[in-house]
Amino acid sequence: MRIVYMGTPEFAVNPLKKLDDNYDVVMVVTQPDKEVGRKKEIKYSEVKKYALDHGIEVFQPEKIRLDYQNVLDANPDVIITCAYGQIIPKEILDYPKYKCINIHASLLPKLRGGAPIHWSIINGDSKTGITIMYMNEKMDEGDILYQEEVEILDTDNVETLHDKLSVLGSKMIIDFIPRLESGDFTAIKQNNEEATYGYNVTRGDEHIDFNKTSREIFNRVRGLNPWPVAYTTLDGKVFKIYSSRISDKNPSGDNGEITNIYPDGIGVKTSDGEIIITEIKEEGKNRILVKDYLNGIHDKDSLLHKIFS
RNA sequence: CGCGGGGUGGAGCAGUCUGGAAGCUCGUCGGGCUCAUAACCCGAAGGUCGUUGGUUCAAAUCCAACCCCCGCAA
Repeated sequence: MRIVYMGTPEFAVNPLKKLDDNYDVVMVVTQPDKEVGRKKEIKYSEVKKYALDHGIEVFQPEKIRLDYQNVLDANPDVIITCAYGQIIPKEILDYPKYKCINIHASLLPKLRGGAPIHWSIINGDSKTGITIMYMNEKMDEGDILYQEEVEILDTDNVETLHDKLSVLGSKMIIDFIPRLESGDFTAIKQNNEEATYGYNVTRGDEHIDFNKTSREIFNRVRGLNPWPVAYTTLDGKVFKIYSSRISDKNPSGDNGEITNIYPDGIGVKTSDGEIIITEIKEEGKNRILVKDYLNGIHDKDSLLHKIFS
């Protein structure tokens, strides 16, 4: 089984590793190297790093829509994609014997798009999962081949859920390939009327709106941790919020107002109560527990009644 | 040369402008009080003040270069 694997971030590494261990991965297609950070350092994608370490040919087209001949020349029996980041052209989709299979981190047709893990938590869903599917020319709309669910716990954040799903996805694709070869599966069309979307998170999505409920804010904070992280501002400075918990109090005050100082957190008024912020990163500073942040403030009461916005 | 903030005992900070004995809130260790505690009281240990060089009688503080961390923008 000759496989061409297309993927980019950390999430796609586990499945690649499993496939590489069990089958013949002849080429990895990943997003072009990017300049990243303040120093504009060139950064390889996580999938590219794995491929280089394991001697797999790497192909990084700027636009695969226009530049795909290399993929055809690799003569794959199947193409497997996982968080690649580009729409695959029809010329490729139809080429391999077993077509193009995608590993998607949601229970399609729910949460089509590039950030299903983030949005499953932000939306407060109680479960999500992995969908193995055929690809077509649209975004995550191909026929469903195989799904498994994962429960989302209050203790989950993007990191923990990401890791669970990445492991599940790699297990599922390995389980599925023999069925693909033998034809032991059913392709089920997606019900477009039930579709929801989880597009890539934007800067606006990262901003905390304290007019929402404590539960909604709690979900947003953990749904953006550890990346890209929810934020708010205080005294003109950006504060990233890594962790929070829901308070059992419902103090009076404006939404966003600091209403209580706890030993380990700062209580902030929300539309239906109070949220306690427990881990932050102030602009220019490192990530710290609010407990430590409070240790550095000489007059803690001066924080009271300030407004996060 | 994209813009900006920061590096001070184990943690988080003040002190830097106006050079002149290492400070605050915690943590740790020991002791006390208490039925008890994340409470309270007493005591102790722990710091090349990012690095290198310069100015000075004297540098955390002024000057220069460099290293590292972070926010924004991409």
